[in-house]
Amino acid sequence: MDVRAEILRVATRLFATRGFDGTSLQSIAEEVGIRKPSLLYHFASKEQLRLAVLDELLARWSDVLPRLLMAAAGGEPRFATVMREAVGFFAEDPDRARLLVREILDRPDDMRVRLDKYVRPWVDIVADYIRRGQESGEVHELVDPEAYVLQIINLVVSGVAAAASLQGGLLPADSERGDPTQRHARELVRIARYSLFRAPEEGEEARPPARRTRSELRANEE
Amino acid sequence: MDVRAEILRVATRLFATRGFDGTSLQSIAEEVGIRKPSLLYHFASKEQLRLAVLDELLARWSDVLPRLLMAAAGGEPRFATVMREAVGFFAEDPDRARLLVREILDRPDDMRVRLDKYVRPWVDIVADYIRRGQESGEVHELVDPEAYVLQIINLVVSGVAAAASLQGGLLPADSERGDPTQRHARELVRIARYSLFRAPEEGEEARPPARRTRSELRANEE
DNA sequence: CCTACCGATCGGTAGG
DNA sequence: CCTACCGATCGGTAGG
Repeated sequence: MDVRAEILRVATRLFATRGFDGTSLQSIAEEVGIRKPSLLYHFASKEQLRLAVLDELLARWSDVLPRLLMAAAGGEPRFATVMREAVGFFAEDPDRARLLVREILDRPDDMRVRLDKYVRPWVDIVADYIRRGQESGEVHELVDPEAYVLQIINLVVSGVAAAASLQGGLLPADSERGDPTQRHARELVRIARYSLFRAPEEGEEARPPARRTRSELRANEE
Repeated sequence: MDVRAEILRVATRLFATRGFDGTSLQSIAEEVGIRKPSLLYHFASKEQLRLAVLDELLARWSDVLPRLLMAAAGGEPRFATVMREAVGFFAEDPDRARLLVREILDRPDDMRVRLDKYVRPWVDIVADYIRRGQESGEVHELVDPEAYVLQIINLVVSGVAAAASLQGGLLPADSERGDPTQRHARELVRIARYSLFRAPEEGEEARPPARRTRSELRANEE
């Protein structure tokens, strides 16, 4: 039906999986079910397609990020929830994370401009909340607010990208701690929290996103 | 003189910068100062060249990692030093980090096997030290040892890769906190430490690492 | 380590 | 949205 949208969908997946240079227009057209020149009717060049894919990605990020980061103003009690949402945003469609990482590697100059425009303002806002937390004593004094936020974003995006590619390969299955993806996500949230707050509320971040059993909690507390 | 080594050097840099698919044998040969068929005399195919580049990378990693991780057994007092060395290993030649990240994205199946062989044993060793730290009360109970180590490795490698590409673009210069690279490195070490130890020794990681770190690195290379 | 050359595939265009 | 086709470049080979 909507061929243009379908092209974008397929291109996003292939760019994320094989990279921009590793993906031919031919292979995209094939999967969409059209010929290459037809694809070039919708997008004037491969470069235009790349930009369209990236724009769509960052547009969604821009929808979600503000709400997410504002919620971070809730301080410690809201923290784990916000973090889990952030991880969820990327984990739900890991191509986003893989594409972001690839673009940073492949087109650093383009990406620096984009990140400066889309991400930086929100980094500053969260950094201010952190500074306020430092004044109130809730947050560790030695936290470097901007650097902290960027490190955590990096941790989330790169973590999801790597996990998507490796499919949690390095973490052995552990019946007590849940599947590898859950373990990674949980530990990520815990690291972010313990490195920020002076007195993190114990046990909170051990809760899996959806359902959770007593035995899982107990396993974590051992 | 040693053409083969020169090819490897150039290829490593170009693969890291433009990616494997984005780098032609022609462009490598040009920079080395030979013709393409001459390059193919040293490496039978582009794929062979890729494997050789990767082998060299992981061989050095294997030299450094063990010593590094064993030092982690020193507990909290040794922690910041070990972390700074790890960051230094990648920061000193960011192509290593960029190449690793690229390979994980481009050849996840190959990399899973390699990481399982080269990295996993050391992850297990450090995880055991962490568990001992948990028993002694030095380390937070809720740390998931394996997941923690993998997240920190991810943080170091991805952080250096991103910083190398973006050239610290998102962090503004701040005369009080030092240059962006230093700020990132310092905050990274702080995050790793505060999320691990129950009572991190305040102030330690705030020390400007300029001269100290470099001389430590040099001492390591001997 | 070179010149000369190969088939395959690339992104893109002409023209309908 | 298609068929037909373009020049450029790709990885790789023959032969010296």
